[in-house]
Amino acid sequence: MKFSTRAGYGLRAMVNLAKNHPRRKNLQEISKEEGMSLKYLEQLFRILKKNNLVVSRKGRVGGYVLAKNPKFIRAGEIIEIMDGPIAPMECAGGRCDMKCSCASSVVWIKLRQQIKKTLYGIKLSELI
Amino acid sequence: MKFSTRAGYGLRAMVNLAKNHPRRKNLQEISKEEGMSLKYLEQLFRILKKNNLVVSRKGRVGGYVLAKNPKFIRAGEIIEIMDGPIAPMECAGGRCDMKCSCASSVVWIKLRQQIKKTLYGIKLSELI
DNA sequence: AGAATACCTACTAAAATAGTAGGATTAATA
DNA sequence: TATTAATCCTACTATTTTAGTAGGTATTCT
Repeated sequence: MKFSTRAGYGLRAMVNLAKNHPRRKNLQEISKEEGMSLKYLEQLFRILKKNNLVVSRKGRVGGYVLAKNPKFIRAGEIIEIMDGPIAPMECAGGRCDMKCSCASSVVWIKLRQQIKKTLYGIKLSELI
Repeated sequence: MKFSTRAGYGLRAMVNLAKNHPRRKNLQEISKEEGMSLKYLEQLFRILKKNNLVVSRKGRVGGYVLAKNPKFIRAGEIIEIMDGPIAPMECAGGRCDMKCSCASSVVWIKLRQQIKKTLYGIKLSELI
């Protein structure tokens, strides 16, 4: 059981931005500070932007800012965006194609609730 | 974020055995009932046996039984055995090789605790 | 002796992951 | 206007993980 490193990097980058909020910051800086490849960061931020977590500015003094105050961004949002929906098992995602009433699906459904509760219970502002 | 299907199958197989406890049951029956390949089940049970969750008997009337009463087997045990240790991110497993004090690791460490708590809070006997 | 069972090793096809590469676009500044 | 520094975009690729399959051996009851 693992979350992708993409989710890890995404979260770290967002925390980094949050520390700087509400000033703009460019990816080269983040890249240096966090020790991640610039090219890879660009990809990650495309995703973050597409999902309205950050706002960008192009050109010479370009860069990124958080789209909202870090008080209103939850760790869960970031992680689900980077990693896909939280669903520890197929059946927990909604439908279980078993004919039998599969007793073990209880485990996955309960677990999913707990993970979401935990992850959406953490604000970005708490991580600064 | 997903657990492997191996963990899912393992759990289902264990629930199946638990329903039968303390009688012995062979893999062909389980295979039919749960709709999983016999050959694959054999592999899974090798792992379960190696980790002392089940006890086997060879030969004509062979089969498997739970090694303990289902009251004393936790969903978490089975899942960690089939899927590897619960560690949603590298850094949550113990060591984080970041020089900086990585603020986001808090998330993974807290999450790990919650997942373990949830999964070890469920007894096999509750799933029958 | 035969049949049914667990046990073991090795292989493989497909999917997901974690990036890299090379360029196009935009906007401030010299 | 030319340069430069930033975001933006598409495509590719090597590696790893996953989810099984295949074929055979060992054991034990009848």
